[in-house]
Amino acid sequence: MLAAVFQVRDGRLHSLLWRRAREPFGGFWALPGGPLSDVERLGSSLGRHLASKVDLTDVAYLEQLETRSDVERDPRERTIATAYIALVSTDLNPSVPSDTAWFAVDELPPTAFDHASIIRSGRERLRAKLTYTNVGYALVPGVFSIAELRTVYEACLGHAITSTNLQRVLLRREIIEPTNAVLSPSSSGGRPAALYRFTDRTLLVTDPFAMFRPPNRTAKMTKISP
Amino acid sequence: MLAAVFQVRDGRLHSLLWRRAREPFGGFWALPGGPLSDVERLGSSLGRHLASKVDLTDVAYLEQLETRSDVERDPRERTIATAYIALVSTDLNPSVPSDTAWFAVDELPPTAFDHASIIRSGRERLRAKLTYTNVGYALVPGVFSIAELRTVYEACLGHAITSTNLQRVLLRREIIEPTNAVLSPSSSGGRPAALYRFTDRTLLVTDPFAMFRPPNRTAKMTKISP
DNA sequence: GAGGTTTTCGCCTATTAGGCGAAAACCTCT
DNA sequence: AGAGGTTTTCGCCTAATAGGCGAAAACCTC
Repeated sequence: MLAAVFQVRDGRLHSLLWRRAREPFGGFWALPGGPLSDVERLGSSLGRHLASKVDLTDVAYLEQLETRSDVERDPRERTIATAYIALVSTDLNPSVPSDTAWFAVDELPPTAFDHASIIRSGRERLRAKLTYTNVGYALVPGVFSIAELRTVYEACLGHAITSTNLQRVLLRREIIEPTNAVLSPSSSGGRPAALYRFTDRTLLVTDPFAMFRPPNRTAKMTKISP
Repeated sequence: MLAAVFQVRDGRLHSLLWRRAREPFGGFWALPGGPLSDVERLGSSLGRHLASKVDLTDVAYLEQLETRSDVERDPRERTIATAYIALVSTDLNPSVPSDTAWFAVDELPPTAFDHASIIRSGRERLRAKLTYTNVGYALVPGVFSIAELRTVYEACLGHAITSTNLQRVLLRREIIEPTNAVLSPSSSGGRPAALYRFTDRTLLVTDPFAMFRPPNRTAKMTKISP
């Protein structure tokens, strides 16, 4: 039971890690998580371990990533770990235990087991889902400017995008919608930014390709079954 | 350790099931699989169980799907099952044990545990991957006509598609390429079909959306890290 | 009010998907 | 051999979506 907890901080994608006290990998940094008890279901076990590192109400999205047999541990003992992805909005700053800290995903410290690899895998999943779903809602506050949204998308995707195009595409897909509020123009000078919100804060996917769609249908979002 | 083994037979998507002898769910149909032994890795355990139902050399593609805590079993005992997807080409007819049979995925018999739900989930995954990867290679023989490919895609996607469009899109993406052979025109009368092959028989993904791509890049297939 | 900054909008182009009908290349039957 | 039927393939057009770029809008400070 492991979770890669992602949050965009200062324009870069970060992941939450805690420093292991005990062997194996004492002193290395590991993903939040822990063993599954004998009578527990997957979800409740993850929640229990996650809650010991970060406030669960700060986690806006949770998704199962993959299950691995841990290879670097004691070879006599087989260990299975199921990894999840958890997303935290930029406007939160959860208080975390003293042995726990945020690290930028492209400057990870030495990690225990294959946890660095799990983070890479989770990041790829996040990157893909940002482009064909509305998961973005879990990474930004309820209302936000296009500029804010852009830095979040850029941090996750790892390359520059234009706010013009981001706004157009997301509006056309009806993933975001304008509010009539604007950002109080107190800050840095410049035209006050309009504020937007996500149309729906549950996971929706756009049909990934128009290709092979049944005839007479135009691309729309569809609800995903959990 | 479970596997949803998919094959297109007679133009319909089928899944391999075996009839459970013992309780719980005695007499119900279940996915191939079995318990993980104490010292085993995930992959080898799956291979071992799968081999007892179908020749492993017939499985052209294998991918992890999801892990669930089995809810319908004895509640005192926690059971974790990791499900995989396995794909078999249409030109094969593996011999299977007498307690094992193929069922069309939309006419499943009463299944043990949540196995019907796993098949649905696997089918969704297959459907999605057909549209943005080249997994199709695992479902058809080495060379094939566009008409053959079309029936396979239609069976998996669950709706009609035109061979014209299928051919164009797959050629443009360089997922398939023409061979200079044509189908021996022995069969039903009509122009002999040209034979095609998949350009690459390892998993490649097309960038799911042009959207948010870094500038100056045109959509290309990229290798997926396993 | 001038000059600077940031956001927003409009117009154009590029790329990819989809429809449809004509032509090509085979068959069988007379 | 030719007529008629069948299936595949190709060309041409339209539709939908993504991307670039510059002008205009709406604020700031000086």
